[in-house]
Amino acid sequence: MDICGDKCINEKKVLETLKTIPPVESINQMVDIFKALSDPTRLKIVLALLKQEHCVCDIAVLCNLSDSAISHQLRILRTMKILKNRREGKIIYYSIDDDHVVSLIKMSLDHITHAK
Amino acid sequence: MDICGDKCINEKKVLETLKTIPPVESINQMVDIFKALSDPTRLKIVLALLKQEHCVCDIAVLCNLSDSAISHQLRILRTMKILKNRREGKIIYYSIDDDHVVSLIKMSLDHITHAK
DNA sequence: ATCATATATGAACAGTTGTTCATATGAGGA
DNA sequence: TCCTCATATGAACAACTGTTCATATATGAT
Repeated sequence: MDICGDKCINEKKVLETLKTIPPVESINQMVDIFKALSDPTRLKIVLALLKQEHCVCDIAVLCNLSDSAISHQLRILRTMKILKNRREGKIIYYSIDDDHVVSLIKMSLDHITHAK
Repeated sequence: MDICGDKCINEKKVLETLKTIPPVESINQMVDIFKALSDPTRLKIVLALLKQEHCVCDIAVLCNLSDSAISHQLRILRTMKILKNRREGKIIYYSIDDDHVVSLIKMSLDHITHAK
């Protein structure tokens, strides 16, 4: 039957589903992407850079946060290769370096605006 | 010029970008979705339910975690309306209730498998 | 060189998160 | 009714996260 068996597991169903679940490494990679976007500051940074590149201090103004706080978050996003940067004198410009993340963000924006 | 001005901000660029950034509430909604998917246990649960509905104890087996831990995570996903449940006697079956989240997950899976 | 400015970094701290453990609820069977 | 099983819940705790503050680095200007 479909009811959890002996030890409260339906072995057949569990094994069936188990086959379809991606390997741990894949799950962790997905988690890392979602985690990067699951902080309002980081998401706002990426949303801002969707429009155009910006220097650190401009991003700080856009996010209403200290340069330092922004710098920490930029490092996270850069380490994940979601952002890249270029130097122009003293100033460092950040921009988006990952199209996949852009599509994820656009899709999630679509979803919340065209509520189901 | 394009270099950060007086107080290290390029006002024109900042205002330009500011116009394109979604309102705080939208950003928070997006963050909530991404946050829901940014834990390996929760993501694995949703990935499993992509295949078929499962009872709590089966999900616990699939995730190698205690019934209690799973129950806590299921509550989070149910509260967010990502999952729904139905009772059949003593057993409660969980399944997916949010197509948007499904598309986000599928898209992120695509991205990590077809690496850029 | 010296100084000011833009960005980066490390330590510290508060707030949050996920799991465990103990216990509660709620349904079916004896 | 009493017991068992499936699930839910609250408290506690360790681990993690994001910001601040102080300080460091690096570039350009004087």
